[in-house]
Amino acid sequence: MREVMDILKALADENRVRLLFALRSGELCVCQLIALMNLAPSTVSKHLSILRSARLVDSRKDGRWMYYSLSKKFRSASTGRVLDLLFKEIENTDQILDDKKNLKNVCSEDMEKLCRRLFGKS
Amino acid sequence: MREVMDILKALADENRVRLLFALRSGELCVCQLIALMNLAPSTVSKHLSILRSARLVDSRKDGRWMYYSLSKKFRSASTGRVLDLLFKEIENTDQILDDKKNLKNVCSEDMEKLCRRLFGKS
DNA sequence: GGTATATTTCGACAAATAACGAAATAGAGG
DNA sequence: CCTCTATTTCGTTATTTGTCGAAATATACC
Repeated sequence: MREVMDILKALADENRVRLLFALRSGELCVCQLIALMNLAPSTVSKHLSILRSARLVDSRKDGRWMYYSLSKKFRSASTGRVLDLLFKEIENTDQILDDKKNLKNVCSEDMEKLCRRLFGKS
Repeated sequence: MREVMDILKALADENRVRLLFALRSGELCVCQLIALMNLAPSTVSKHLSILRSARLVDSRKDGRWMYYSLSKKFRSASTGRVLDLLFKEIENTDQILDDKKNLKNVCSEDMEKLCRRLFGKS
């Protein structure tokens, strides 16, 4: 029950649902997710931590880059199906459509340049 | 998205998940749910209100008795399927097994007597 | 009408959670 | 080693949410 509740609680925040949906299209770097969400880096990091604890996402590090993706192996068989149903429900909502557009731009930008824009000192 | 988030938030509390699972076996009166949950009547009422707002439960009044049941018509097609998957995941967990036992006792008790026991002045 | 009763709403409080900036950590490059 | 940089953790604050008891509401009965 604890594990199921961890998942349900992880899904109870709109920003985290948006993160999951963004990862549906494939692995993304934290900086890309930060750019998409327009939240403080620490906030995005915290949200991703909750998703990781609930085993909804996996992460890998490549140098200074931290990549996140939807889990390949969910904690329970039903989780993938619940996520599919959820994504189906929200894929044509305004917020998600907006995210899709922004994500396309974010992904077309060079990551070094993106980070300079996000974290640069100027 | 608002509606989907209402549902996800409604599911993010363990007591509310337990209430939904209890209603799976059929319509129940608030007093029976109060007896099951061992929470203040006002708390159970508040939880049920959230579930009703999310269109996860329906209610009907019969005199002084207020009955709740799982919705016949969810807001979206996926909701029923998500609930089924959820129930499947938790049906053999300790808390739910305990609830099932307690619910059997609660339902076998005369409701007038139950209320006297719960709300009686003595 | 008055009294009793099942339930909901209200108000208050405690606990949990989302958000931020600062500090810490980890990795890269010279 | 030092400096730079991507990310996470920490500490703080604001907001939201769960819980309770009291008050209000709705229904039944005399």
